[in-house]
Amino acid sequence: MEALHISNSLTRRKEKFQPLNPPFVGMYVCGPTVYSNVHLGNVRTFLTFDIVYRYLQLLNFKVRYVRNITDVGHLTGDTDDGEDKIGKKARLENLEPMEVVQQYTNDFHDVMDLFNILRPSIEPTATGHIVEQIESIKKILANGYAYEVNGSVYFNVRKFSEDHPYGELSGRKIDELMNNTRELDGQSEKRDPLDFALWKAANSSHLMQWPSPWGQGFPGWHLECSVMSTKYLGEKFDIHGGGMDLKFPHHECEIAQNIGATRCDCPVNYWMHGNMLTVNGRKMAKSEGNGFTPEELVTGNHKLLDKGYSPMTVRFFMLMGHYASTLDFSNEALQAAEKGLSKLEKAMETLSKLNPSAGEGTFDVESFENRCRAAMNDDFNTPILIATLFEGVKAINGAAAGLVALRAEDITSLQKTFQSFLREVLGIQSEKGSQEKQSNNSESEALLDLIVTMRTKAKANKDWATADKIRDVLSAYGITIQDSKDGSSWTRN
RNA sequence: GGUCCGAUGGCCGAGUGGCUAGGCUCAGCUCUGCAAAAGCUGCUACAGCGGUUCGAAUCCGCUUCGGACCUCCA
Repeated sequence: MEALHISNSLTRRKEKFQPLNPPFVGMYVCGPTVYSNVHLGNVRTFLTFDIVYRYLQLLNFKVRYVRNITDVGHLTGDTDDGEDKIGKKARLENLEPMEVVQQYTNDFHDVMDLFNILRPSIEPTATGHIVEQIESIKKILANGYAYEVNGSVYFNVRKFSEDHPYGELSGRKIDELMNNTRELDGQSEKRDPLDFALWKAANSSHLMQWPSPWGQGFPGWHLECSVMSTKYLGEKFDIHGGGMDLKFPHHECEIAQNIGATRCDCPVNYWMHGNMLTVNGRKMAKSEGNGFTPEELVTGNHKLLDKGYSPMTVRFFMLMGHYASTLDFSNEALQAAEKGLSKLEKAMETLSKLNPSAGEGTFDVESFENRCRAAMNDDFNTPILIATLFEGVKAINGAAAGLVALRAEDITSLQKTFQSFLREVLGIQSEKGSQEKQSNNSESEALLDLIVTMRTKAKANKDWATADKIRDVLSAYGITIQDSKDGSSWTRN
């Protein structure tokens, strides 16, 4: 595709991307609730929007990327007597709620760094925007779409739906929702089961609470995203993202609140939803007990893991599937990703050492670059991009084997394309570099060079026993010796 | 129960009316002292049954199976 197209959850169509205010793009993504460690499923969603962010930047858009931290403890259930998650954790671990928040925010950041997921432009917190949330509730009340009961304020969904469509994003019909709403205890304050809280009154034992015109309490879960996206991106902005599981009710409520507060007809132009990471066909979730932490993944210390996988292997694995499809986790798939990635990295190295050939080139690098771009333009299709990059790998290896001719400018151009698409867009870093920094120094390098030279001598003397012994011993230390016509070389695994 | 989505070769995964990705695995070959790497070749799939069409994995219908959401969830 010649221009970027995005699958819009709101219209259920693939649409040409047209920012409201080019070259500026506003993107809001629902971030984590920081009351526990993030698992791999969470990582997938943030990775999806990392790719969006990176690619928009490659297209020279000036992106303001806002991703929130939910640090208000929302209730564990939809009942008035439910305990809030952060408060619960704080009580159990005998910590201040904000200590819990800090701890898991730090963890979240560490995990994002581990997977090379870029920081957003603004990372606002719910607790930092209590004032704005209260102001927003006032507006919604003034517009007649909310009501107060005993110090709590609820959004009036039925009233709202009389004036505006409700349920467009998630494809719900308000009457169907009515029929399927389960009877829950403690909802007596709501006039209608579909209504949701904008502000909840808190009793004195509730740890996180703030004063408001309606008394002591805390904001409803959906409100912070409406308020913070409006504050930093405006009443109308380009892209809103999040996990598929947030579509309903969270995003539906967000839309209603935005419209309810600002009377803007359509707050977001493009809604994007990342699909779930599954394990044995089931959604990875804490409640299923099938989630891994990044640490378990890297060390392989989990009953579902055969071995550990590097962060870049995991990143690459996730990008081998399209963000809008479910992706099933398996050891086999991870291993395939590991090998594929290593092939790609090796080709990058080969490329840097390639001797240019004179005369005509036999690989169309311009078309290659265009196909990489076209893949991403088609709704960020990373699997197609990866498949295309492997065509480049084939050309590079072919050139090394003397079957493909690459001129000096072809090599430069290929390097540029790999740099742009593999490193900058897919965000795949070379893991070798970081390892070498830790375990390598000029001394060991000199020693290894010496050993390889000695082995070459042994080979020249047809002393295979010595040559093989050297290779075996080095192999045990994770160093691979490769022989070719031009001589021997060593690499760390 | 309601709403929606999916079912692709040994595995993972794109594609979505004709040209039938890619990675991994497996087998054979080339290269090599042997390996490794790389290259070449082979393995031709679209859940089932009907229908539309000159032509369908791709559109329509039904069936079977799986999943997500409907409650906090990325």
